[in-house]
Amino acid sequence: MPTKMQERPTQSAADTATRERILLEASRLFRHHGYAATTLREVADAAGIKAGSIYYHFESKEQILGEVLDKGIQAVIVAVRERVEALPKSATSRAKVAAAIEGHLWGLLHHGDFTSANIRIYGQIPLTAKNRHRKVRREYADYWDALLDEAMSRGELRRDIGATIARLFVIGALNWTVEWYNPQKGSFDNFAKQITTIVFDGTFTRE
Amino acid sequence: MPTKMQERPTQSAADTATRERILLEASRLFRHHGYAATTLREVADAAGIKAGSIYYHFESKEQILGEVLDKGIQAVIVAVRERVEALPKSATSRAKVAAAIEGHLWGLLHHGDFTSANIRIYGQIPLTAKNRHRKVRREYADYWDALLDEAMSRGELRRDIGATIARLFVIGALNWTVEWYNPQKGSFDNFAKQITTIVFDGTFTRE
DNA sequence: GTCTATACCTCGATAGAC
DNA sequence: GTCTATCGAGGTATAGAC
Repeated sequence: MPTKMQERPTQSAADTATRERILLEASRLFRHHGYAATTLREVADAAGIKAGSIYYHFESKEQILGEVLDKGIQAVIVAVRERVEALPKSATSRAKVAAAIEGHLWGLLHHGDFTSANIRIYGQIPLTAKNRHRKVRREYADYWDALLDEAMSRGELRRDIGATIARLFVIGALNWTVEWYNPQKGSFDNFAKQITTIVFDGTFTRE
Repeated sequence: MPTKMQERPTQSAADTATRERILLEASRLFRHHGYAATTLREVADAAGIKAGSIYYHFESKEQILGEVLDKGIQAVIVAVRERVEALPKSATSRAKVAAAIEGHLWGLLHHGDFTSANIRIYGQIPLTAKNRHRKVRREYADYWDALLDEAMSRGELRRDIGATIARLFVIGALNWTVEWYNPQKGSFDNFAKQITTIVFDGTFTRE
């Protein structure tokens, strides 16, 4: 899916490449230094152009931020829906949530800087940018709530904890993996499997 | 415990009050806008003084950052040690880890901006500041590793997940609660209890 | 499309009056 | 101990040549 092209109907491949490179480097710098601390001079430098040239592709720094955030959350949403919807409707909640966990982790950990930047800087960006992304975040949370509510009503989710607290805890824990996941220490599949085990059954043997 | 007083042997109460107010407001602003995005003019404004006056109390912006980070992590470390060391050495690992979880959450959630700022901005601060805090963070991680290694050797920790991955997942999940914990939705004790249940036994009923 | 040059602003930090 | 005033550096964004 191409990014919004408003004015130019015929955009050359080179244009798009530069535009994407700017977004890629911006996400990397936002992730590691924060939004405000990242200068457009740094972004331009990393993308191999001069600062002024950025404004041919973007209207402002905040527009770059907006597209970086979009790419991050869309990567996760797409990966989750894909896996959950591949299951038959009759699948157990355990299977559906396992698919959602694997999708969430995959989306997070395979679009590195876009997703990590999203998680790290969301609490710190200008209010105008936040408001623009509140809706899609709310929808994603609702999607999880529906999954967990179903699990609850089927008696698969423990009844001594709330569905909301479970959702917040689980998504939070998954999100934080971007801070410590190391792909060199074992395969992604094994990683996702261990995380799923912890989420479902905990870390301790039952008393 | 008073903060470091280097030059002045007799520091008035008013001095200390202003100094603390600067740190308090700085932590709040760092948390919500990030370190780089927060200006000393904003901090001074919030503390009820003028920007130039900050330099009577601190040498630089980075020194303020250092003290904010210190306060955050120390609050957590003290709360955890207190609770764990109050238990008899013979206590089960489950009891010890439960105490550590409650302490970690307590430290996090009752020193609001200092701990939240620490968690949020640590990945984005200048390298010099990071290096100064790496040691104490490492020591805290080692403390948890020792707790979990003991649990593993006693057969209380599940053997199909690694102790390191368990530690990273659990601490990460706990840290993220600062982003969503709402003290108006139930007591802290009940909250800590639910989190502990999830960490120990998971969110789903066993198959 | 990318460049150079630069306008205008705000930053952290300092100097010296009070 | 806090103020006012200000320095030099570096920020986003713009204008116009190429």
